[in-house]
Amino acid sequence: MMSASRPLSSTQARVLELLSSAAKPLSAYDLLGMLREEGVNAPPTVYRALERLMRDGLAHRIESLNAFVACNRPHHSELASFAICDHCGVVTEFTDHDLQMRLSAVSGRSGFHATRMTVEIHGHCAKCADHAHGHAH
Amino acid sequence: MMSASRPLSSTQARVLELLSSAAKPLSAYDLLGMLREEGVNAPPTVYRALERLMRDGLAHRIESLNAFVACNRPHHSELASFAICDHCGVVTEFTDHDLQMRLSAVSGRSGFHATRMTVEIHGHCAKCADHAHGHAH
DNA sequence: GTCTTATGTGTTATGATATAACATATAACA
DNA sequence: TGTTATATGTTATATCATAACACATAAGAC
Repeated sequence: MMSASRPLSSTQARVLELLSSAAKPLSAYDLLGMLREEGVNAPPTVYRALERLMRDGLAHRIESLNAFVACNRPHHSELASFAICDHCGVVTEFTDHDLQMRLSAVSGRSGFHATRMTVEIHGHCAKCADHAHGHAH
Repeated sequence: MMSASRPLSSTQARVLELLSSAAKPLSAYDLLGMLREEGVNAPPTVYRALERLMRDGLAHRIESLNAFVACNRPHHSELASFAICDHCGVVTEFTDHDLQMRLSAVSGRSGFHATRMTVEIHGHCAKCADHAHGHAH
């Protein structure tokens, strides 16, 4: 059922490490900046590593930020959804089965066949909501 | 309740027309290309018009495509969700109240306060699903 | 009327994100 | 050993988006 796949290359593993240890999503160019000391000099290398990680369900792209995060439930294939704090930048991944069902059902009504879903919620996390009443920072 | 706002400028109206009559989402540069004949020469003008239209709920940005569509329910403020056919490119906007409730509830559990939600479903529309069994085109 | 404010546009330049195309290298395996 | 799949290097370029500043105009305050 689960297709075998090669182990990660060192670049791929490095990118995953960087994403995992970051407090916030990183852009491909953030990653490139961090990898230059290690001999990676060009965007394609980074994008290819990200592609691999995403294919394996080890990382996600946040579409509304053009940035990437490590998956917090590696190898689970549920719909990943994201709560993005526009104040502190922290992104929280969550999964909700009912939500996924409802999304499939609603879109499928018209005969649409879903292959990929993006759910991104912007706002303020609990911590930031306290001191962010209306003003944007 | 509904804040008054100026009428659209001619550029803004033109951008909205172009989006409305397009079969698919248009990028800012697609729009710019169409507007060059009409004297619009630079990206900022287009982005500004789009910004205004989005602020007024007359257009939406599709994050996963970096492109824009006219809103099909202007001035309604519900969560807009999108089904995007990766075969023919057609984007269908839909609204589902329960979905919105569930999203708010799930993200709000942890004290998160949502201000904006992005829901984009990629796949194949009914028409394309017929002749797209596995192959991507 | 004219001052002020908010809004929109023009213009130039640049920043930020992403991929095309082709060459080279290496591991797995028939 | 040849073949295939995968990863990387390298150069160049495509695509998407905004900064900064100047100028124009409409609406309301006075």
